[in-house]
Amino acid sequence: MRIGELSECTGTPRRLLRYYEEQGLLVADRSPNGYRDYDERCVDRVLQIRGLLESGLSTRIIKQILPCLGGRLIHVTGASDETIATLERERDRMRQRIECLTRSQEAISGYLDAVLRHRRPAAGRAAGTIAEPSYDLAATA
Amino acid sequence: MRIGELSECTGTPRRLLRYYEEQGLLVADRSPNGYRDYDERCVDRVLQIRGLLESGLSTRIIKQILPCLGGRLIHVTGASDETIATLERERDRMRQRIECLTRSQEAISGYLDAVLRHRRPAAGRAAGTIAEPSYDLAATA
DNA sequence: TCGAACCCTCACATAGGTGTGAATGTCAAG
DNA sequence: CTTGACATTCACACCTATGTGAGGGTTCGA
Repeated sequence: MRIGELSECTGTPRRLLRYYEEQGLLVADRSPNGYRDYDERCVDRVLQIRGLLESGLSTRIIKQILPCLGGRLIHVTGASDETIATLERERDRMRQRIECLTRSQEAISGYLDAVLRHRRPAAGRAAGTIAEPSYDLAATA
Repeated sequence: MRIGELSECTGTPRRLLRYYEEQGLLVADRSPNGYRDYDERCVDRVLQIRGLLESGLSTRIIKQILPCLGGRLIHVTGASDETIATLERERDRMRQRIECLTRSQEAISGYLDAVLRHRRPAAGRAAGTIAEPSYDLAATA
């Protein structure tokens, strides 16, 4: 699989695939002519990378996370204390992100529900501004 | 509450508080001397903002999301079709992020568990590299 | 054999969030 | 009155992820 195909089937610009490689997130062998040759599993890996980047992780962190979880085998031995600490820290940060996103997502959903209920007043309700329950993002962090 | 206090109790550089204000994410009245005067609820709001930024949302999007969910009251009427579409789109993206983070977080947790189990071989297991179950990040997107 | 479509590397440009500092104003305490 | 802590605005600089294009090779079908 060459870069064009991978690009197309992951919706990722070639430029970025090369960039991810440069950052050590993605590995490709090379055909005799120098073209990158990607393995099937790269598709998922690229999607994973993009998802994590979207979610606010840096390439540096992603690089540290991916190799530990990359293949079918886990290299239990190859994990220094420091790596483990990083993973734990990052796992916790991910939890926080998940919480924050979940709360916000629920708040948005609640708001959208309210708006739609108001527009098609199937289950009637007063118009204009409604109070209570408060779709408040406040207590989130 | 002035900027210094808010900065300290949210762990956010003053610079950023001003930046958030400039981006329309945060509002402060001004004391007669021109100093910003923050309301208690700003603390939560700032934490919310930071959480969302951490999670990959841009200030532009956050600005669009916050006002709809900001106060105790919902302005059901003040939502254009376009705003609603944006909110729906953003809610979906948040869901995706949550899924991606959740999977990765679980994978990391699984990996860490395996490592710790290996280090303190309480429930014995062979050393070195273990196979199966695969703590594989692949199928994530 | 030519052109189109693909690949390569290199390199400069952009945008958003953040760091940092200059030049200045305000206020409380010595 | 001065000093020090805190505030203000303005502006340049940085990093990272990404866009974009130049200059040039490879492959393949017309």
